[in-house]
Formats: sequence, C-alpha cells, structure tokens
Amino acid sequence: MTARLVDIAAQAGVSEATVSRVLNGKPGVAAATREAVLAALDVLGYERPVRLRRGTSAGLVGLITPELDNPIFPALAQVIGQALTRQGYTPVLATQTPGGSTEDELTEMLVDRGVAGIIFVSGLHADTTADMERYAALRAKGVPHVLVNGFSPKVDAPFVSTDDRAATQLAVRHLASLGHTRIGLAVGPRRFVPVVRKIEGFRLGLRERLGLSPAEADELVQHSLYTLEGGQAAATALIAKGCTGIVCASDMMALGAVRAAREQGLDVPRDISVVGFDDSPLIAFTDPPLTTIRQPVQAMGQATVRTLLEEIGGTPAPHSEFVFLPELVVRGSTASGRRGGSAPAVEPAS
Amino acid sequence: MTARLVDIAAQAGVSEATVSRVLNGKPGVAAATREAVLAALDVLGYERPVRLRRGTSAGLVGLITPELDNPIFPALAQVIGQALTRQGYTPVLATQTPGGSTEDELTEMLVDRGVAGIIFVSGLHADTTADMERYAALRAKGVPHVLVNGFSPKVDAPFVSTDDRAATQLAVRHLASLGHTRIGLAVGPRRFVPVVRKIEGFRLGLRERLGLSPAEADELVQHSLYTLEGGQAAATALIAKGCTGIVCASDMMALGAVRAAREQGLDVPRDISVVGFDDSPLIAFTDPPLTTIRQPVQAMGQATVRTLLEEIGGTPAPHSEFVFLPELVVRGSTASGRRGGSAPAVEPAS
DNA sequence: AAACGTCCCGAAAGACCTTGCGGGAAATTT
DNA sequence: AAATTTCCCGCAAGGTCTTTCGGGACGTTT
Repeated sequence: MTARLVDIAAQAGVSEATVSRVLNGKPGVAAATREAVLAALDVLGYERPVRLRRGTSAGLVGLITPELDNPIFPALAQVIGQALTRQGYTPVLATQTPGGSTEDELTEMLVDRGVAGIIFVSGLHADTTADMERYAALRAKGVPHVLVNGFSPKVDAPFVSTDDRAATQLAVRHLASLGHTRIGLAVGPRRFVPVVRKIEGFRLGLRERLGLSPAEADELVQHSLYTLEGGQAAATALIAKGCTGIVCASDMMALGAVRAAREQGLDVPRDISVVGFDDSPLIAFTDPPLTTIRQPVQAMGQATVRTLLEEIGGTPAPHSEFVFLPELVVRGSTASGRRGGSAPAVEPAS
Repeated sequence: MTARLVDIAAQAGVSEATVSRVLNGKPGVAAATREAVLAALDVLGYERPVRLRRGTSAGLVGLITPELDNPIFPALAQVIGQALTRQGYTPVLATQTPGGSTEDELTEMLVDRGVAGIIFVSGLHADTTADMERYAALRAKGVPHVLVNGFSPKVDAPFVSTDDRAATQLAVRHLASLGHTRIGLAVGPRRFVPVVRKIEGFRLGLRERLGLSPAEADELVQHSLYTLEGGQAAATALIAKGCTGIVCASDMMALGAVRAAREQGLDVPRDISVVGFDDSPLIAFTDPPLTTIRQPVQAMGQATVRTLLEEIGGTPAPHSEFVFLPELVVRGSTASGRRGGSAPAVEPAS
C-alpha cells in the first residue's frame, strides 16, 4: 500500500498539484511549502522518484578492477572515486573474483543498472589474447568507457596508461648506475600488454647500459604471477641465474623478491637490489623501504575521470592513449652492486 | 522526449496493457511476447525498471565502507566479495567520500538499483551520535542488512564485530608482560562504538596488570584520527606523557606511532613498543614488522555473508551481535620495556 | 469431433500524476 | 493608503499508466 499524492497533499496541507510540482522540481513553489511537502514525504515513507535526486547525483559510474589484494587497485579506486564524486557522480566498484564474476558479467550487470559509464582497470583490454569485440559492443550500446593500464589498437576508446617501457628502463638505469651488471626482470604472464611493454623497456635498458642483445635480455626475464609468491618464485630463479639486481612488475612481487633473497641468506640491499613497481601506499614503510617506480595514480585517476566525463558529455577527446610517465622513487632496497659481475657464492637454503 | 507505453506497444506490436504488464512483472504474458516487449524496450532506449533485470545472477549485494585508504577495508571487501560470489551474488562496493556520497545516499542508490541486501562496514551504526532510524526505515522497506564493526541496541539487525575490549586488553597484557609500566592508547574519536569498547578493554587491562583506576587509565588515552598522521600525533602526545608502550586502534595509526617515535630519536621497539590493530595485509613487511591484534577478517567476512543470506532467505538468525575474538600477533614492534618506569631521557630530534 | 478449460491479449474504464490557468495574498511602488 | 506587481497555490482539464473484464486461440478431454 504505497502512499499516493493525495495522501501526501493531505499530510502537508496542500493540493495534489503542489506535491507534484515539488516531486518534479518544478518552479512555482515557495521554499517553506516545498519543505513542508518533503517533510510529509518522509513521514509517509514515500519513495522519492529518481528525478528528484537528479540534482544530487548525476549518475552512476562503474569501476571494474581485477582484485583488491594488490594495494594499487584500492588506491586507484579511491582516487577515481573521489574525482567522480567531485563531479556529482557516484562510483560503484565491482571486483572480479576467481571462479565468479567475470569482466563481462560485471559489465552486463552495470549496464543493466543504468550506469552512465564504465572504467576498466587492468581488464581484458590488457590481455592480448582476449577478444576486443566486447568493447565494440559496449560502444554500440552507447555506454562510454575508458580503459586503464592496457592497450589494443582494435578498441575505439580512450586509454590511460603508465609508460611501462619507461618504467623498466628507468629501473634498469638505476640499477646499472649502482654498478649492477646482472639484472633480472620479474613480470606476469606474457599475454598482458604491460608485460610486453615492460620487457621492451627492459631490453632497451640492458642494451643501453650493458650492451646486451634482446635475446640475452630475454634470458633474464622471468614470468610468474603478480602476487607475493609469484615474485618470490621468479626472484629465486633470477638469483639462481646470478642476478644481483631484480626489477619487479609490482610491489607485491618485489616483497616476494625480498623474501626470496632472505630465504637464501642474502641481504637486501647489500647482496641483492630490488626495484618494485606501483609505489603502493604503505610500501614506504616496509623493511627495507622499497625502491620503486611510482605510477602517477593521482594524475591518472583524474585524467581517467575527465576523459570519461567528456565521453559521457558527448565531446569525446581523440581516442588515443594517454601515457603517463612514471617516476623512480629511490628508497632502501637498492644499493651498490658487487663489481666484477660474478654471481655471489651461495648455497641455497633448503 | 521519453518513450511512452504507446510507442513501445507500437514497436512491439502489442497493446499498451501488455507493455504495462511486462514492465511490472505481472503474470498473464506469454514468454515470447514478454521477450518481444523487452526487445522493443531496448530499441527505444527505455530505461528498464530495476525489478525486471535479467536474472543471471541471484542478485546484487551492496557493501558500504567508509574508505579504502586503510587496507583493512579492501581486505574485508575482498573476503566478503568472494564469499558472495561463491553464493551466486554479485558484490557492489560503494565507498563514502568526504564531501560527497554519504552513507544514506549510497544506501538509497543501492536500494534504487534493486540490491538484495546491504552490508555496512564501520558505518553510522558505529557512531553513537547518529540516528538509528535509518536502519529501521531500511528494514521497513524490506532490505536485509548486516552491520559490521559497530553496535547499537536500537537497531534490529544482525551485527558482526571484533571484540574490541578483548583486543586492547590483549595488547595491554602483552605490553605489561614485557615490563612496560606506562602504556598509552591511541584511538579515534570518542563517539564511535569500537573506540569506547577499546577504552573499556584498555581500562580493564591497566587495572588488571598495573592496578590503575579507570580515571588514571583515561589519562593515557589519546583521541585522534584513524590515519597515519593521527597516530603520529597521538603517539607524540603519549610519548610526552612518558609512555613506553603504545596501543593503537589501527595499523595505520601504529605506523604513525613508529614515525612519531623515530622523529624524536627513539627506536622501536628498543625505546618504544607499538601494538597495531587489524593485521592488515602487508603489515608484516613493515619496518619493524608490526606486532598487532588480528581481526579474523576471513571468519568475519564469511559470517557476515552467511548471516545476510539467511536474512535474504527469510530465515533470520536472532538479531544479536556475533563477536569474534581477535588474536595477538607478536612481531617486531614490541620488546622489553625499561624497568623503573621513568620516562626515557631523550632530547627531541628537531 | 464437439465441448470444455486454460492461457493470452486488447479494449476500456479507472487510478494516478501533470500542467495551464486564474484567483488571491503579500510585497512593492506610487 | 491605494494601485500595481509578483509570486503561490488550487482547480480542473488534460496525459499517462494500471487493471478489470471479456473474447479468442489453442490444447485436452470425453
């Protein structure tokens, strides 16, 4: 038994017409009367129609991320959420879960719920083996979207990314300047765009500083998972190959690398230098404080929102990739490498 | 120019009445006809009412958290999200933003979007000064909800909380066993339920181990913000009062406390022992590795989801508070306190 | 094969909301 | 203080959606 306009009118002591005007935000109602009607509304528990709310919230924007375990994702979500809120939009975060919601399901759900736009962070657009038709379909449905940290020429949408090539190049240069001559790269599966880009930057750096060929560089690339354990495994392999400097594709992996080194009785940074990627929150407080490549999260988040809003507003910027330059943050996990280039004499712990 | 029922009826080749029935999920429409109407709906861009969303997922569940900066919230969100996914529900995370979305706005948005239930984490139910009517209203609307880490006897809903009393008591016992005789507590604003509970546990611990009166204990409580900077400020004050052991209400605050100690040239744990709260991810990797009180996030998340599902399913458990016992995780930020109880002789760094 | 029942859908009436118009009160001007 | 203007609000005539009712199509039973 839902309340009707008549009931509200009676409660507020006005006519039906006035109530209707208030509910639709029409002019011609005195502020006091409007207040009275709104009060009566709440008294009777009347559900305000969406139109009335349009003033307060311009709409919903979906944000799809792969997980929340890596602190970079909550950090980005926070920045993007704040930027959206400032523009009057309400952010809704949907996280993929292994064995559960896929990106497509979440997208469909958000579209069904009438979102004004969607932001994909490290989604299937970053997977070179994925079908990019889904984004074309989304576009056909008229749902604006922006893709973060990934790229595919097949997709007609704006991209926002960190310059992964520059990132690894920066890391390699840093380690080389410290005297490291054997530098390894620990990254995720090869099918991801940021991974191949990081490898490119890695090759560039090794060629530039150590004169290694791409093939020689590839010997020093270890693929693994983006997790702590993944970093640990990759680092163990790289250390076995004699690396004294390890560049990791995420801070989580870097922590895993530190653990791997310690497990073998090696000290970071004395014996092994580790460079992370992301500069996640809290990462400055680790032991040792992690040297890492900072993604400009703030700038990227704001650019993403601005771009999406332009898409929504119908004044789309050119659909290119906005590339953000990362920054090397030197802290305590990197130090002078042993000269001479020989692998440290270690007997594995276990 | 919004599409009318007539238009849709024309597009679908049926009568207005049938369209109305479809839109309201009324019976008496053949499946094929229903499909046709829905198709016509999409063609004309008519926004479907939430009620008849495509039913691949059992439904949406909203999750409202205050922020994402403190890693405990993403961690909880991850656990709850996974548990929901396993049950066929889709989690949607909505985060409050300062100056933006309030809890009420987010709640309303989620209800409008037709969520099957809502989980509030550290929301207004934890604020003793907040009006609890909102939860009664939600209940009246038939939206099941579960409230995490907070409590109010005025609210008729299930609660899931960490035992804050036990937590601080545990921390105080630990520090006292290490020989600390001057122990401080750094917590958030007094109006929050977990804060008053932590203070109660703190008093209990100080009375039990050091024979202090509640009034004496209150002297050693410092209110601040839940952030790193808040912890730093509170710890600075507590150190000035001669405390050698500091119990913090979050890991972020504990990191702030460590920073405060170092700023004054003190070493953690040699001069000052710090105990955190949450056992957030990554916190084991800090320098020093933080001794902390672990919230049983996994168990709480699962219990929360189970309880919510029972509410949704119509077989509500008794609306009491499910209290989870926290666990002391001893790592490297606590050590023997100096005997004698005198404040350390320090000259402040700056 | 006829009779019956069930299911679906449209016509039309009714319920509900919106809006153009005019009256009247308060504020402002003369 | 009267005249004028402005602003609000209710009346009532629309417009839009919902629901009741009856008829027709199809399948089932006898």
